[in-house]
Amino acid sequence: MSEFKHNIFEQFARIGKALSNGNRLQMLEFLAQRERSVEELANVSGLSVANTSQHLQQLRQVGLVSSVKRGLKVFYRVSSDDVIELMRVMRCVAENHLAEVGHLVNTFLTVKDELEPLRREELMQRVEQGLVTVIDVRPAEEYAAGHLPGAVNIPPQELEQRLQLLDAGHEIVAYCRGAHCVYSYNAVQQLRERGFTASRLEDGFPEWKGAGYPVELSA
Amino acid sequence: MSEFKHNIFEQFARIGKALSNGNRLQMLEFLAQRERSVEELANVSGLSVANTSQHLQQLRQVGLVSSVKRGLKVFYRVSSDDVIELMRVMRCVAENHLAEVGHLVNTFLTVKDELEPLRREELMQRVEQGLVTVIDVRPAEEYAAGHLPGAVNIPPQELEQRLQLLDAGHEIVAYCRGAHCVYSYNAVQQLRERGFTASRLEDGFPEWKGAGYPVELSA
DNA sequence: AAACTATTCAATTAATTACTTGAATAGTGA
DNA sequence: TCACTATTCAAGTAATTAATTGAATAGTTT
Repeated sequence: MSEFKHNIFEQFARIGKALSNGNRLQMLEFLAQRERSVEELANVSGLSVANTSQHLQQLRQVGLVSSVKRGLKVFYRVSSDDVIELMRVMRCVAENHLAEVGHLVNTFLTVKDELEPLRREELMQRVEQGLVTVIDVRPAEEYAAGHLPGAVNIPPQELEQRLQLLDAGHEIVAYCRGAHCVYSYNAVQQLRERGFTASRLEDGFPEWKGAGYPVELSA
Repeated sequence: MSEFKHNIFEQFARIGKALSNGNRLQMLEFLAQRERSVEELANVSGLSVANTSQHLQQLRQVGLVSSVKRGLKVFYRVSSDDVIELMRVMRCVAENHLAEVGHLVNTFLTVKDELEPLRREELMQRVEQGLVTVIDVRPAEEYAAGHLPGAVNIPPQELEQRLQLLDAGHEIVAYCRGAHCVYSYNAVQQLRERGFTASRLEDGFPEWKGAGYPVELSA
């Protein structure tokens, strides 16, 4: 019994260990979007390919990610939505309990509260009523791999030049990769500076998908 | 930006680090019940007091637990319900993704499925309709610190002698500390052997409380 | 088959973590 | 005040983890 307990907590701890490294968490967050090759992951994390590979194997050993080899490349993906849920809860706990996180979020992403994020259900309603234009500010490839129904893809660098195409009467809601991705914050600021009514979606695409909301794919 | 990302993921990783040790997880699960002194925690974990104290300080540094000194003793407690939610999700991920955990749970707690755990909402309904007798199979002190409304406290070692006092017509639902606490499994088996209709509540008291369901205190 | 690419493996080093031991601190009761 | 208790602190050792390097593997292209 005590032996059992010991063992089972050791097993749970393996999940914690996998989540105990910033680089692995960044990779997971990146993978939450869609599958990625080792090279892509090495690029975002800034680690060597060999090192990245080893981190990925640690994540795979505890079942948080899985991999497929296609041609020369090996693609990793988050193994299921409950992993995304786990990261969401972890982020939530971090925000509530780690003074440093709130501080980072607040100082870096300008005043967070000012940007009033929109809740998912609320967005769904407003979209159904045709009240808002939803923009996806992620790179085109991520958009292609899945996006919110009816969302228009406007990667950050294109926002400036596509501003006049947006309906100034409509409220605009922007979203990006996740709660801590700066794209949507920047987009909202940019839009507000031009007089648009704009806000952010709470969290980002992975959380939307993870919560079971509808997802649209590009042709 | 990249600097920000790095920092924020490092911060999240601190939560993961705190959860990366089996002893700390066991302590957290134990604390999920109610506050405990360092000595009590050292006893359940089987570690030295000094070592236990150090683990607790790690948990406190990331805000997962807080402590109060009362007289000679220092009592630790889980700092809020979202920590319990975090552990629940972690356990869930572990069960879904770590073959070892499912195996341990299944082999140790006899055939898990056979015991059909009852969902919390379902239990609430049946209690309201007066259909079930709820028994709390934790030690008396844990029961005193909070239990399900109307639950009767029958510590494991007393079950045998108090069997005849239970209404054989009523369905009996047992619960204990949590999803991986063996008390309720044992109680249900014991009850079924005597011809009672018995089942377990899914999870345990901490999860019940964490989900915002009503809790009763002893006088 | 030979050259090439993406990834993994294996060996090494540096840094971090777990645990032990014994001393220090703060509060209690005689 | 003195002895006592519960906890924390500080220093040291053993074990684990992260990152680096270069070689090995599997699949592709020529």
